[in-house]
Amino acid sequence: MDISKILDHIHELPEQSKLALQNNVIEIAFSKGHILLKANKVESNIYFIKKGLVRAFVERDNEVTFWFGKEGETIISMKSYVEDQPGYETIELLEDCELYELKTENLRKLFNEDVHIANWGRKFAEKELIKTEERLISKQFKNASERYLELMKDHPELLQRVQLGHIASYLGITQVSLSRIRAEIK
Amino acid sequence: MDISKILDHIHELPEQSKLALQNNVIEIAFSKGHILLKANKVESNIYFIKKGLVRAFVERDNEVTFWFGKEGETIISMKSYVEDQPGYETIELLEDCELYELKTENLRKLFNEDVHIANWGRKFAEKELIKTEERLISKQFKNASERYLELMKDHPELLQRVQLGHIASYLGITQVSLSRIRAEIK
DNA sequence: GAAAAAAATTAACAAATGATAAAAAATGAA
DNA sequence: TTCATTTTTTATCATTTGTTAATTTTTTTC
Repeated sequence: MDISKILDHIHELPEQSKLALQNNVIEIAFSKGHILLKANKVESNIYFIKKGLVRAFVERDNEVTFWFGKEGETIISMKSYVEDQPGYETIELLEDCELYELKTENLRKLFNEDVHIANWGRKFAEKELIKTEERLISKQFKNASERYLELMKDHPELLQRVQLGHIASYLGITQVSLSRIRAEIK
Repeated sequence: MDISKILDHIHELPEQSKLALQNNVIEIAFSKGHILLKANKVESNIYFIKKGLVRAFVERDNEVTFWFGKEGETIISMKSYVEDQPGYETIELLEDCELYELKTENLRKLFNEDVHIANWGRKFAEKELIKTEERLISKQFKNASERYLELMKDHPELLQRVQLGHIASYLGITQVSLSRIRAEIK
């Protein structure tokens, strides 16, 4: 998905504002397994995924995957982006990826100069917020197998592209539990 | 907490922009038990809490409380605010409340006219997003008693002001489980 | 302050999920 | 293709959380 389409998909932008954003973006590619972004560091870029698949995870005793990003989505360390503080997430590429890179510093400048871009940034955060809130509520309402069925319904392609251990952790259960659930459904 | 302080607390605003917002706000009061906002309706206002305490819950077989709002916080049906669609949450007043009311429509106009207000709205969404993301991760990492201890540490006053059934549901467990956890801790 | 109502706790048992280990299946490298 | 490695499944047992019902405590109302 090319940058123009990605930007518009987040929220419609006047041509001039879109160009201002595009002028600050460079293309960049990494291969599967690359760690794009390390936990506990302030990250100074954000990325848009042109092609490929990544995951965000937090590490303690075990790794907990809490987000998958695919074509058209935005890779961002929220803590860095919002509060200029080290983030908790590590981003790992699950496939070879082509990305667009944008310096947070430049984006901030544009936020202050251009009301359309400021509102575009607002819309981005708002939409992410709704997605996160819905996941939180789903977690509170549904048991593991309901959450699995929901994921299968909403993002069936993830199951083809991501190994089950990461899916299990995303659902908040162990891989063994997920295997059990899959066996029961068949 | 008065409106000027609430607005600044979300994100600093130039005096003129702050006044523009304040001019669109009216004061309003309701008593404990009042339902401020009904699920499955498009809500056309947002509210800032001057004084009091509210909860947001979703209803299926049971009620699931997923948010508490107190002095200085913002009451908002995200689905209405962001997508103009009926929200999933009902807002109930847990104490007598004094609120500031702001029409979403007027706020949208200000977003388009004033870059400072647009960025203020962006910051609001971004900060809410971080809070929600942290809760989601906490839910994925921690068991019920760890989440209870975390809540006691971060928001001890809630335990004084909110009945335990609502706390339990916020933590994603039954009231009976919460009682058991409290008994174990002592 | 007594009675009624609501909220919180406790107990006993059921169900869901976790932990560990072993086996089977799938994937990748030589 | 074959061997080694990684991923997934299965089985067993432990732990956590849920369900229901009874009891105690707290709050509200008259």
